[in-house]
Amino acid sequence: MGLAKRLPRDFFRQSAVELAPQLIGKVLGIAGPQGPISGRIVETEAYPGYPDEASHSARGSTPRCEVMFRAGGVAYVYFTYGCHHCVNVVCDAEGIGAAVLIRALEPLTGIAEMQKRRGKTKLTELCSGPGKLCQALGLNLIHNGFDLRSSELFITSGSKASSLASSPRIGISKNKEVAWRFYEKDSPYLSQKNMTVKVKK
DNA sequence: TGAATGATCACG
DNA sequence: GTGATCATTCAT
Repeated sequence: MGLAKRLPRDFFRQSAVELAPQLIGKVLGIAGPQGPISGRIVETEAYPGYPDEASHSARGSTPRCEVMFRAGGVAYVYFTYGCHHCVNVVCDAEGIGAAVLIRALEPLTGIAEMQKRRGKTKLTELCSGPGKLCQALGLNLIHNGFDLRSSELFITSGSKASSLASSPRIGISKNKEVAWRFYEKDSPYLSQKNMTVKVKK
């Protein structure tokens, strides 16, 4: 694991489709009770906003997605399916409702805490999905709008992606064709839906 | 394959 | 106010 370096503000001010692949290999972390809980990002999805109908921000700002319209560099956390949280990296310029969904992490530090929260021991079951990684890191609505260049919640330089690939985004019903999901192809820590072929009747 | 589980948003 | 939908996960 490389030296943890804070990323420049401009890194987050790129468009979602530009930033999403560049986030692969970076480290997402949060200050935990026994030290930082962190993982290396191995899977992301770009949600650039209008006119992408799959983006929460497609029809303008609402109470839920207001944070997406802020200047890049903060977290957008939302609650969905009555069960799960998902975390995004807000990006692009202020006024543009754009973000990158973090879909999977390779666990790095705070693994015991992750195992406790997830109720699982295998490393591949800790952060292999957007809801799972939020549970492992303890992310919830409190963190919505948090600065990602702080010591509380942070994204730092990690290591280079070994093999970058792209595919359509997972779990959406609109704009399903465009390949705005990015992942490290040979990582064993990808989201489960990626491992099995999607069956839709 | 479908249940869990509740917030969100469009509509009017 | 109502109803459909939901950037998911887990057990069956």
